[in-house]
Amino acid sequence: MSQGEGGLRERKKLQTRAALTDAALRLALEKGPDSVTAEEIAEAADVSVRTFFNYFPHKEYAILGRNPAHLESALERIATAPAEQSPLTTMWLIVRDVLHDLMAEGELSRRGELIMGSPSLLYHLMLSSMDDERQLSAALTERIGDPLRARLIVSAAGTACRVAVELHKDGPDSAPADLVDAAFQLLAQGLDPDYQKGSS
Amino acid sequence: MSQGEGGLRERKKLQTRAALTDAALRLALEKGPDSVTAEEIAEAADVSVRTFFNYFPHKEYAILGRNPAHLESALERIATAPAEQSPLTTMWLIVRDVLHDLMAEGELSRRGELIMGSPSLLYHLMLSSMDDERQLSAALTERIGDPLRARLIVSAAGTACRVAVELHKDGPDSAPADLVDAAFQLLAQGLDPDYQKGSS
DNA sequence: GCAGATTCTTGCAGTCACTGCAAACTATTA
DNA sequence: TAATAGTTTGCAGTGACTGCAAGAATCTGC
Repeated sequence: MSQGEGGLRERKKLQTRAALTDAALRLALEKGPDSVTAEEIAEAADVSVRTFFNYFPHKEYAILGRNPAHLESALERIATAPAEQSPLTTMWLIVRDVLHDLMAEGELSRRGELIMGSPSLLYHLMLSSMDDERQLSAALTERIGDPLRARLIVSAAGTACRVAVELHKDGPDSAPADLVDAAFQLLAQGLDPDYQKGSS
Repeated sequence: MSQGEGGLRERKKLQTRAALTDAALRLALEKGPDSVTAEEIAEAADVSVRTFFNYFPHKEYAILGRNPAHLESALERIATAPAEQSPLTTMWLIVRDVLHDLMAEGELSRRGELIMGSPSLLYHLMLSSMDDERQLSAALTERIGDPLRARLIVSAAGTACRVAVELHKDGPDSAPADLVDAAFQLLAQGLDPDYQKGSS
């Protein structure tokens, strides 16, 4: 019979993955994300470079250390949201919780700054976000029917987060969470009440 | 006295750049964007590989062959838009014209499909778009004052385009231009009239 | 039209990311 | 414990990209 989750093999894999993401984040913070080499990360985690690339398709994925649980729980929540809850509200609740988790781990500041400061990290984050978006959009379309609106809501939610973090970085007057709130408000109520009134 | 724009040197540089982007696009279409090598592109344009990398920071930039004029004209238009024109309308007019130009060049289909089909191209495009976004947001903030709203409008406009193209790719029932129109409508009027009414 | 300053191109050597393959190793299962 | 299936590793190779210094072109003032 298969041991599935509990087996030694499974545990070792998790350990190795954790060791790699930890080492990757630590080294990236120490030396700057673009000057860490895959070799250093592998060495710090005490595995071969080849093994490192068995775990991650790109060096950047290790530094991003994305938590696959986030996407899964988001999909779950979209599917099981109460009928009376409007779709953007669902997205907002999801975003709020993810944000909350990240803050709790103290990661938003450290990792967030790291990511925003490095084009290659940003690029890979967006790469994986766009993949997520596709899945989230599909789930939301399932609920509300309108594919365009579903896709826009999901993408706009992502945009709201990004804009909030960028804005917070530019002038840290307000907390990211407040900025995200405000952004969602704007998206919900409309970005422009006078749209096309002024077009020739 | 400097010859500036008209000199032979300047003309040759433009020629070389054009030869490189042309070769890059042609080869990418022929063999798929991920299997073209920098060496092939350089050879087709009859320059050394080293020279290729003097012109473009990444292989992908040559394939994208972005037109810097588009950004400049957009910035210009934001700055000089009539006072009675609402900001999202301005963005919509800009997007519509860029789209129109691309269609006219017959590039939207060829290059657009190429880009959408290749993760690495897509992300290089987004990376450069994010740079544009920053500049466009700054210009729009200048006009309307509210940085959050300006940033959201610019980012959302970009999102609208991307979503429209993706959706068009999924099921080409409707023209990209119509999808963009619909997306802007939704963004203008609000993605979700019932926002937060259903939150516990 | 020419010498000298400026700018481009090029080859070369080197670093690093990433891949496929096959051998060695280790957990799992019967 | 023996067979099996999954994991790790070294190795060799491809390709992106960079810095450097030499050579070739263009441009400038005269």
